[in-house]
Amino acid sequence: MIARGTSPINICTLALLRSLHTSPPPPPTTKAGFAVLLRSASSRPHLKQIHALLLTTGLSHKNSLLTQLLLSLISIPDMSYARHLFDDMHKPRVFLWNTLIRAYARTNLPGDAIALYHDMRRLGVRPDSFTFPFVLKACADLLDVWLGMAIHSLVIKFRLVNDAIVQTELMIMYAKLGACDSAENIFESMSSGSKDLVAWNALISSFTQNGHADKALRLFHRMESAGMKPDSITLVSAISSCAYLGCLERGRRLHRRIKEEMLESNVFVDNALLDMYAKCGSMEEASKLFGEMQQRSIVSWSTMIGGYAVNGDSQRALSLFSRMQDEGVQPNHVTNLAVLSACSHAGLVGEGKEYFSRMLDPKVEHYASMVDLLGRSGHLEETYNFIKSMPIEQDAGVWGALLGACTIYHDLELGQLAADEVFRLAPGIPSYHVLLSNIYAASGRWDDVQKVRENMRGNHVRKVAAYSSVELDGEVYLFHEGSHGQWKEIYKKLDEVTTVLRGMGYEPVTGVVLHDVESEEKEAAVRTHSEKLAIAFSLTRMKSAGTPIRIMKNLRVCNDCHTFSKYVSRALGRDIIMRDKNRFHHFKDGECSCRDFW
DNA sequence: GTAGGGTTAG
Repeated sequence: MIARGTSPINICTLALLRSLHTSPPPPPTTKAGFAVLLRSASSRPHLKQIHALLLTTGLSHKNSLLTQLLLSLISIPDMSYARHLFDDMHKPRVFLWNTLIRAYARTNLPGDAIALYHDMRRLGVRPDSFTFPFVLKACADLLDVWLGMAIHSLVIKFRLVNDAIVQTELMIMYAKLGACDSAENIFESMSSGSKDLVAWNALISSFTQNGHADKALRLFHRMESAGMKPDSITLVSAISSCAYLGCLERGRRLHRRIKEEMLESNVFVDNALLDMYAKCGSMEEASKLFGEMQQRSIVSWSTMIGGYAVNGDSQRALSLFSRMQDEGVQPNHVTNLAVLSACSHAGLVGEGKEYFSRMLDPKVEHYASMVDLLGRSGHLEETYNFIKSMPIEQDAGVWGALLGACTIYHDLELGQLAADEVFRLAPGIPSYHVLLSNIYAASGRWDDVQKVRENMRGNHVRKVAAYSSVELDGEVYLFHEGSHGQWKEIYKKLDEVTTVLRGMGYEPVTGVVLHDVESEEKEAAVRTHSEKLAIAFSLTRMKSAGTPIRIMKNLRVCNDCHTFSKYVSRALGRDIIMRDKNRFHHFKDGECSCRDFW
């Protein structure tokens, strides 16, 4: 009698044990008999017994049976036993070497994959076209650019450099190692016969995933001009690029084309579209699509919840989360981050604590999110104690969240402490240096501000240049801080608008700009911040008041630009939707959706 | 008997 709840594997094992020990027929003695047995085996003990049996029958010299056993072990996967078996085999052929290298590369043991490749070479086994895709994947996972280049030279040496799959894998490796130019060069060197859809997709997605969304979209366009029809994977990359750039118009056009031209679509494409709408500040369109979707995954739910959170609609975020649970969908760690983010952006401390306490296995990023939530609410002492009581090791993100809170609440002492920890763990992140500098500046400690700057110079940490962008008629316009002689029209508009706003009570913030983590503390710089230029530009070009002005900013919006935008929305009756590094600001009738809490 | 491309956060 088999107990209720026994898994199929156990049933299998029990059946085998019964056949081995309690009842005839006897164990197989032929190759065919073992093959049958192997096909039904699916657990380590089971396979181990078969191995032992094989050794007693004298059939173990049959490499084909051992190969099948090895393949079964890899599929479990039980790499250490597989390796043990492999080491006992007599002169394994290249197929088996490849299979084992692949298994290591796939089970997140890239170092072992490379080591095995070297073993194979030492024994004089010649690699074939199947070997290198696995080895190259391992190089990419090791993030070892020198090793990658060395393997590339071997690809050339073994005359496999014209193999389309090897070339594709080389592109992916170089892109992952941060050498998108090399990836592009490989693509350009491929023969037109080799440039199939997968090769195009590999380069497009490499650009997308490595922050070159504009190049990805250009390549996508080139691909279509070359007569290739995009499939769902191409579309995911193209839509994600629109999301990254905040190109709502282009994203919408792709969505329309998918419907009208019946392009290949699936839940991945829909999720990418949801994300695109969320990242372009249009939760109305995201919500419409979400309602129409035939199939939803946890990514769909997480994207929507996170989208509402960053767009400042915490109520919808949390009610969607509760609906998700009602439908029996289990949250993952990204969903949980989205939920905490919703609480954080709305200052819902009690709710955040409640959700956090119910999370299974919170990770360091969930702790960082809690630090952000507690810290923003001003309970700095409690926040510090929370960090100290963490059962897992803190990372720079955790201390960085505390540093951010100290900047808001002018806590110099705790801020310095947090900064020390941040710089110990991650010395090279510019925004944290700027935060510390801002704390000092707020206290008038200009000597310390100077020291932070020197420290940055000494460590070759450079501030990220601020910019804003606007999409108009499918074109993206970039604006950088400061003076641009060629933008006369924009400056004229800016002066005109500022005069109107001043008449309504707007006063530029000329002192220390507390939330401004990236700009110089100078009035002139504040006056020509990139977001103001982008707004002025939009006002000159977009005459219809019915369409909101959409601005994307790579860093956080400063206090003065935030106030400025609120005034514009009221004085000129223009809605402004601004995405900054952390969240969205929807300005309407003189108010912001973030309720000045960001 | 083995091979290449995709979504949420960070």
